[in-house]
Amino acid sequence: MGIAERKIRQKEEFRASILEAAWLQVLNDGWQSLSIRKIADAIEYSIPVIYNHFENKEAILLEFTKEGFQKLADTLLEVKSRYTNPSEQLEAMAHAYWDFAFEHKEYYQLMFGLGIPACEMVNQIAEMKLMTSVMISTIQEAIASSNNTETNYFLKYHTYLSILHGLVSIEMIQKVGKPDPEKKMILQDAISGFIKSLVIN
Amino acid sequence: MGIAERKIRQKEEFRASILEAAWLQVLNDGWQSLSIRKIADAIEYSIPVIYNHFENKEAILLEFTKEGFQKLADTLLEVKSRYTNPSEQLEAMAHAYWDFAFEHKEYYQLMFGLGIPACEMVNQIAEMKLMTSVMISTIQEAIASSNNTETNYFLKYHTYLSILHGLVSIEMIQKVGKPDPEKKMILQDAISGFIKSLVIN
DNA sequence: TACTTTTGTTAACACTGTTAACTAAAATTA
DNA sequence: TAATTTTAGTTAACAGTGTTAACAAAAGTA
Repeated sequence: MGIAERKIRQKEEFRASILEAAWLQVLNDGWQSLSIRKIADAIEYSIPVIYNHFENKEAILLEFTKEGFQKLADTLLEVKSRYTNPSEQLEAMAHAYWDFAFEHKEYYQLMFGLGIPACEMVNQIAEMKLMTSVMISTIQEAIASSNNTETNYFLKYHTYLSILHGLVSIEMIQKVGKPDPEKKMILQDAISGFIKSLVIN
Repeated sequence: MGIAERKIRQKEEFRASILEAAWLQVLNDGWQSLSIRKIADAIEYSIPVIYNHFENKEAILLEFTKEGFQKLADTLLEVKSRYTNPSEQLEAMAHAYWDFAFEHKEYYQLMFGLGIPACEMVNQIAEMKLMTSVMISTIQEAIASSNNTETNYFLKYHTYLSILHGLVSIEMIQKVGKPDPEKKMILQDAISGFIKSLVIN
């Protein structure tokens, strides 16, 4: 009797159609405005059916998060396979990582918990310029007292801030409680590497 | 007539009390669960009065974002003033930045748009381990074929990912549309610095 | 055909942000 | 002081959100 199989298949198709409708929503309006009701509307079923296939809204988003990590890992593996030298591999993977993030922005934001109300206007915040100027001036001074005074200070500022923010936010995502004190070693490592490349070059 | 002054003062006090109640909520349950209704409840006024002082909920969060950047800038300035050498300053500022992020977690999350539903369970995602293992294995291979084979690969993996994520998310926060192609230079700069410090040491 | 299980629906609960319409108090003017 | 205007604050609603209990209809089984 293939009835059970058909049922499983139909259930799977239903589940897929929910994800498809949800993903269309995410692509159109961002994951922030995804709603169960809109999904139900899109698949032309009532709201509670969605809860037969997903425990809650978060479970649907989690599905995309998994998909995103899968896709990114596949991409990295593919890119890695095009080189034999590990250094070349790391460099190519870095570019692939960057490209993935912007080609699949919605995935990336879900994967790393990005996207907040206040995000869009962070540029306009005057108070941010204070922080920026402190960092930039210090970097300029470091460059001035270095071997290579031609270094692009703005580029280096951006690198400095990115390293810091990357370390912090990766740590915040992974640990819910207090930061691992060992992780300060990573900060030390990354920053001393940055400073070295800044002043010695 | 001091009436007008008193009114302005009272209005200012009211505004401050809203922010105070809001901040208590944020500290207790995170900025995600801040609600106008709960603020109104805390200050023992009806809901619409809040809209006399803030255009909307986002405006309240923006206030904290500004506060956060102000505090961070102050901290960095103070730390910088303790040193004269720019390299030392950059290093001390980096540590201060890290400390600020975790001592004022709620500020930091608001400032950089962090904190998403799926965040807390990103550890459990099996698919993430694929990405991790690709990166780690490549780094191990790079270390193996380097001068310093004693390098801590896990530390370097964490640094690698943090640099990448930092660059991407800073770019995503600042630009709404497509990424600045010039920013790939920053990626190139940061990554080649990382690889250099990995293989040559 | 009668019974059981699955599937899907309606309607509600408990929340959100936001705003229009109204009332009571305070300040201003005649 | 009395009448009027302005301001402050309220109630009640609108339009959403996620989630679930109670019920009806369809499908499968005996």
